Amino acid sequence: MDTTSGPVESTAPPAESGPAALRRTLHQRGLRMTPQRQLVLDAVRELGHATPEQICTQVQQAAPAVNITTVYRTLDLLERIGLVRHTHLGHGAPTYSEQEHQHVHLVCHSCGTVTESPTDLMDGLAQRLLAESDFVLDPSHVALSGRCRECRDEEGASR
Amino acid sequence: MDTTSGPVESTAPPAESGPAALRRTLHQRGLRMTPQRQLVLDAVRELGHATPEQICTQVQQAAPAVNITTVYRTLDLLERIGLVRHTHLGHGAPTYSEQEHQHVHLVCHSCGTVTESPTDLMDGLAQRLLAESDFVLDPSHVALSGRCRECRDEEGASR
DNA sequence: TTATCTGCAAATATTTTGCAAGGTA
DNA sequence: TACCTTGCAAAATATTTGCAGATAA
Repeated sequence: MDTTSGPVESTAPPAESGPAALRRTLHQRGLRMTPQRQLVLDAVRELGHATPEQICTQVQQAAPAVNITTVYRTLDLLERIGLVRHTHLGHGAPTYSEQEHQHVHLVCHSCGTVTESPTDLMDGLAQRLLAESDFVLDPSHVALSGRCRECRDEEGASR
Repeated sequence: MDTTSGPVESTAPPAESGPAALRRTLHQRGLRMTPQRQLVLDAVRELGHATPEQICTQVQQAAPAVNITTVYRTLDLLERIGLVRHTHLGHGAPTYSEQEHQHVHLVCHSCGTVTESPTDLMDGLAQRLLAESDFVLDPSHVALSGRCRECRDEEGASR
């Protein structure tokens, strides 16, 4: 990790989005604006939730020469400066999305479908955790796992 | 996956544990008892939560020739027959534990510490998910992510 | 005896690192 | 110009697969 080390503080991103905003956010920290960084950020926004691999594919449609290494490094950097975040949906690679894209993920471990729910679903739990365990919950970082209705119905029928 | 495919039903394991119980459970499904399978199951029980790598290391203390491949295949099989389960604690490899070992995992994404809490912590959430989304929550399959008190205090002090 | 299992090697997949060339400010 | 970034190749990690020989039943 060479380009990403050093005192890069993680503060709140600017309210606007777009090329100028990204440039400013980068410059504030002594980082440079590059086409690759804009493309990766655009891809994250367009794809919603995507693995580094998927993001790379998307970016390469506009700029085929961009290397997956750059995608990894850029996602890392964008996360550190607070523009994107990653979520573990269970198996497989983490997925990246916009920082603002906050909600609870429900993953069916039968069919793999990912559903999104508002984060206030976790409010009660978050309060309990804070009170009982002094633990500040990040409700959107990991997915909740279980079984969706479709899979439950199927299983119920076949048993 | 050759030894593990086929119609292996996932029913409840027997109440007792031990070599005889494992043998019986395997034979019920036309599978064979082997020293490796017992060793892997023992390691899972001894280690509590462990990655395939850690389990392999543990097994190899008793039987150095056991290959990591066998550990992966065996964990897969033991999971399919309901004796072990795996949990995603966030980054890194999944960890395996006994099926009975059910609780909610709280992972601090600053320091990585894993805390365990009783699953009834999630009861309210589980009910809401069932009512609102027809989603049957598996409270122990994925960890909850957040920040533990120690890390919050440190961060608060440095800011 | 026979089908299941295992160990080994190799293939995949994912992510990281070193480094020289290229690009931004 | 200075040094941040990128692309490429290679390394490091994690997991899976093919297959021949070993083994349980």
